[in-house]
Amino acid sequence: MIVLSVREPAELLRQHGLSITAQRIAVLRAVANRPHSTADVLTEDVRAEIGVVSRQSVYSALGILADKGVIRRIQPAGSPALYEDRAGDNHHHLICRTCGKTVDVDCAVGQRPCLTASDDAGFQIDEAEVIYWGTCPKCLEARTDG
Amino acid sequence: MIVLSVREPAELLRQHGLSITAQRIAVLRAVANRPHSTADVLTEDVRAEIGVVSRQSVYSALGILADKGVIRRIQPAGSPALYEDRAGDNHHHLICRTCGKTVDVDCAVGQRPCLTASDDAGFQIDEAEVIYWGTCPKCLEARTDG
DNA sequence: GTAAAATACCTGACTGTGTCCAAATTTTAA
DNA sequence: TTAAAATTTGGACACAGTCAGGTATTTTAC
Repeated sequence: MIVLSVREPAELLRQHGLSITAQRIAVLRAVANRPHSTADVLTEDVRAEIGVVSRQSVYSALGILADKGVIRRIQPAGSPALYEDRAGDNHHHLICRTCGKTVDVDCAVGQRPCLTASDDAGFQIDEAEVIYWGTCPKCLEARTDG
Repeated sequence: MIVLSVREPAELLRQHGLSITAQRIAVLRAVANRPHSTADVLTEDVRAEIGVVSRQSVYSALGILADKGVIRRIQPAGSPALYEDRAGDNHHHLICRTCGKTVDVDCAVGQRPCLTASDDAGFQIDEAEVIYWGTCPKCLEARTDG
């Protein structure tokens, strides 16, 4: 099992005013090792690292980390929530309709982009969530083979 | 109860090769009368119109209508699926984080836009789903009042 | 218009994500 | 070290949506 050093997970937690617990550190590591994973998958990874953890602890850690902006949660249609450690840069996602493969895409417009709708209807917009749906190279190939 | 004539719902069904049933017609009318509604809300509306309908029939009708492109389904994070009759023009949405109010936004770029990611990673993109998150005028006002 | 075939509908049980609660444990501050 | 605060735990629960079958309706062919 590969464990990347996530710029000192404990340090990250402290910076955000969160208590440092083995569970949270393991969750941070799991998200960093396998971005775009579901809570269930991450729970397995966490268990592989620290042995035992409750489902609720993982949900709670993911929830509070997402709230604090340490990680990001995305909820694509027809899929449970996915978590990734790349947060705060408002990047977007490309999802394969066939296999669910998810990859990051930088925003086409610039650094903090996409926050302008053609007509904002008086809303104060704070985030533009963009998901590109399509078919990944592998599934395209499989289709032409069939 | 206001019932708009939805360009002859029966005609719409026929055009898409679907059997014409009272349930489907009522579902189409409900979606047209109250866009951005959940399946539950639409089920109530359908019952108000034709008396009795099963949950599954509404789900099934919504599913097949969305598949055929007659209506559109959106699944915002933290909300059950919403349905709208404006389909096929790839418009986007503006959602209030506080009250959930959802409004349509035309795409800033043009007619069939947004299908270009900065790096498509070899994917064949068929849809760009854009959700602008923010606070609606009413909730902004309520906040400054408090 | 009628009968056969195809399609859709209904009842009821079930699954998968995610949340709520009170008790026990761990972390933090003094 | 000790007490207060925060976190974790286990179990039950809620919600949206799906599956399977038998029955009723619609469509098609005559």
